[in-house]
Amino acid sequence: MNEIQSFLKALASEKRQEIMFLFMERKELTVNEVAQLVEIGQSTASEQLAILKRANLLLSRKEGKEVFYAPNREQIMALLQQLNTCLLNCCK
Amino acid sequence: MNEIQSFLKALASEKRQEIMFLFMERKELTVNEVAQLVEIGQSTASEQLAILKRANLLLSRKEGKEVFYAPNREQIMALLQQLNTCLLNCCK
DNA sequence: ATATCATATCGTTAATTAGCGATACAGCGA
DNA sequence: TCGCTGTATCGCTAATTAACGATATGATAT
Repeated sequence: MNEIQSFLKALASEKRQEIMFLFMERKELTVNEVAQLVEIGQSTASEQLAILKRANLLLSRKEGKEVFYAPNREQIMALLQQLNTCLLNCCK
Repeated sequence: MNEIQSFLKALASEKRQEIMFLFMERKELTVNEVAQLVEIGQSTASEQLAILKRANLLLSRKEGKEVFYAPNREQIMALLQQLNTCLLNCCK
């Protein structure tokens, strides 16, 4: 699966969109924090965050026993750029 | 479901992406043409085109017994703009 | 070493979706 | 009118996905 496609698939889920929007308020979040904030189980949060990470929308760093997730700003901008190019191409 | 979300969901499918890319070559396509070009059944093509249309990615016009689909350029640009705004917001 | 806490992984279930063939509907020409 | 053609809709099946609880892993503190 190509970059753009996993980007789009990752963003196609309402829960994952909610998760992304959490980062408008907070720079970094742990798995448990995400789970509480969007009201899903811990394992589900872990899985959804993994999907967003695989799609290059999030980065993670481990600190002690916690894992902090944060938006991957550069990749997101790059992917948006790619998407723009793709779509504008098939529209002109 | 909001605009952005149906836009993203519509684009999350590989087949529907393929369909969108057909319009890089041809301005307009009928249901049967799409079905043949991306190698799916007629009913499937009709359904997938309906999804893209509902998400405002395509427009359609009826001419005789045929329906011609074409990209909805303005809406696509507007949606891209919205997506940019959303994502860049949660990244800065 | 053991307990504890945060996260990841596994197995399962329920819900959603893609795709198909069959059928219904609509527009046209004979 | 009756077929014929293109499209849309329906009913179904197979595949994918989200979500959960239970369990495994990994890090820290006692």
